[in-house]
Amino acid sequence: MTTANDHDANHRGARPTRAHKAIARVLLGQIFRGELAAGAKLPTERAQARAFAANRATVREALRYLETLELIAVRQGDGAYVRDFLKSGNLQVAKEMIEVDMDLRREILAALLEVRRNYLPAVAYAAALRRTPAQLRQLEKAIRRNPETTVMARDRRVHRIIARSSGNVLNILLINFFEDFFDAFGPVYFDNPRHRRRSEQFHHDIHTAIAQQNAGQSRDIMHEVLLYAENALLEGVDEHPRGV
Amino acid sequence: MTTANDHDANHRGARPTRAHKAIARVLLGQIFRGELAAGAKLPTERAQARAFAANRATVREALRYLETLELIAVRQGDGAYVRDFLKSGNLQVAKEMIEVDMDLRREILAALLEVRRNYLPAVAYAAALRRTPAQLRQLEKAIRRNPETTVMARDRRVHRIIARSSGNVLNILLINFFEDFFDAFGPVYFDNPRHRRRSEQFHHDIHTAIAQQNAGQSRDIMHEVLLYAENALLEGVDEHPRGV
DNA sequence: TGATAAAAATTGGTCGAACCAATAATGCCA
DNA sequence: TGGCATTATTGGTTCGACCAATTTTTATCA
Repeated sequence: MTTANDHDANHRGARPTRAHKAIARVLLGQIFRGELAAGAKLPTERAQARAFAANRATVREALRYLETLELIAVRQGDGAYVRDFLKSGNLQVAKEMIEVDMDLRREILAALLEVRRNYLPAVAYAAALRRTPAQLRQLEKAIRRNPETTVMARDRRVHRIIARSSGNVLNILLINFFEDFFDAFGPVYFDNPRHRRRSEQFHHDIHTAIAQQNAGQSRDIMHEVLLYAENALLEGVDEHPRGV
Repeated sequence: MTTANDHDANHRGARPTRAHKAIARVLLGQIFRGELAAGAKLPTERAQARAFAANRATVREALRYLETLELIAVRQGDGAYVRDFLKSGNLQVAKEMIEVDMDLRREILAALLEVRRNYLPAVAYAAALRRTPAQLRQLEKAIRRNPETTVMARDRRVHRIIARSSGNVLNILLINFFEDFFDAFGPVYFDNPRHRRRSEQFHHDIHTAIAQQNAGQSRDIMHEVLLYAENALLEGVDEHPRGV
C-alpha cells in the first residue's frame, strides 16, 4: 500500500506495518476522532480500496479487524456502518486508542490503573482461598530472588500465578489484557530501585498471606501495592509524557 | 464453503454463517479442545484452503480473526503458530468458548458472575462520587416504570449509566463485554416476576444512594443485588442446561 | 393513483491465479 | 566446520471475476 494517507501512521517506531494493519489504523483514527461518527456508513469496499490504493482483499482484512473490535457492523448487500464504540466496543479498543492517539495515553493509563486497583484485590482474595499446594509452590519459586530474572519479570509472574490460583478463567484473560500495558509502562516503573524494593516486599508479603490462606490480608496487601504503583506511575508518565 | 468439516459447526441455530466465520469456528474448537496445542504450527494457508475447500483469502480472514483474539501468531515467510490462550487470549475468547463448546457454558457463566460481583460494586462506588447532575437525571429517567420498556431493558440501562458515571472509559468497555452475555442469559433471569421486582427495588435503592452521593451504600447495594442474581442465575441455568 | 411485484443496480462474500517479501532450508566454498 | 550465497517455502498483496444478499428502480395491475 502506498497512499496519501501514510502520514496517519505516525506512531512509535512505525515499522512498515502490514498494509491491512495500516488501513485499520487510519479508520480507527477517524472513528476515535469522530470524523466517522456513529451510524455513518463507510464507503464501499471497492471505493476504499481505491482510496487506500490497496486491493479489496486487503481492505477487507482491515474491516474484519474493526468488526472484531465491534466498532463497525457489516451487512452483505448493504454496507458497513460505524457503531458507537462507547456502546459496543470491546476492551481491545482501549489498546488501539493508545496506539492511534497518544494524547489519550495518560487518560487510559489512569483508567487502567484504577481498574486494576479496584479489581485485583478481589482476585487475591479468591486466590488465597482457592490456591492449591502446587500453585503455592509455583508462587514460592516465582518470587525467589534470582540474578537470571528481573524484578519486573518476577512481578509479572506473581500476578499471573495469583490469577490462576483464583480459579476463574476470566481473571486469567483479564491479566492478559493488563500485561499488554505492562510491557509498555512497566519498564518506567521498574527502573526505579525504590519501586523494585517495594515490589519484592509485596512478593514476600502476598506469598505469606496466600500461604496462610489469609484472604483478607491478601486483598489488603494487593490493594496497597497497587495504590503505591498507581501514584508512582502517574507521576512517572507525567515526567516522560511520550514514554520511552 | 462446502466441506467435510461441516459437522464441526454444531452450535445453536447454526445459520449458515459466513464461510470465514465457519472456518474460524472449526479452528477455535481445535484450539480449545487441545487438538491444536500451544506451539503447534498450523498448516499453510494454501493447505488450509484446500482442506476447507475454500479460497485462501477466506482462510486468511479467519486467521486474521484468530490473530485478533491473540490465539495465534502469524509470521510472514514462516507460518502461523498456536499460542497458549491462557497466556495471551483476550476477553473475547470467553465468548467464543461458549459458542464453540456448550459444555463450558456454565463454567464461564459462573466465572462471569463472579467477576461482576467482584468488580461492579467498585464502579458503583466511583459513580456515586463522580456522577454529574445530568447523569443523575439520566438515571432517574431510566428507572422510571414505563409500560413501553421492560425491566430488563431498564436494568441494562441502569448499569450502563452507572458505568458512564464512574468516569472511567474502561468501565464502559467492560460493561459492553458483560452485556453480550446479558443478551444470552438475561431473559432466563427476568422471566421470573420475583426477580423483576428485585431489580426494580435495586434500581430505586441505587438511585437514592447515588443521588446522595453515598458511595459506600452504592457499593453495598450493588454487591447485594449481584449476589442475588448470581445465585438465581446459576440455579436457573442448571434447570435449563442448554438455555432457551 | 397507489400498492405490489418484478427487474436492475449496488454491495458485501467468495473464488482463482499470479506475483511480492520475509523467513527458513539447502548447499557450496573457504 | 563455519559462514554465506542460493533456493524453496510461506505469508502478504494484487487483479479480475463471479456469487449472494440487499436496496433501489421500474413496470404492472387493481
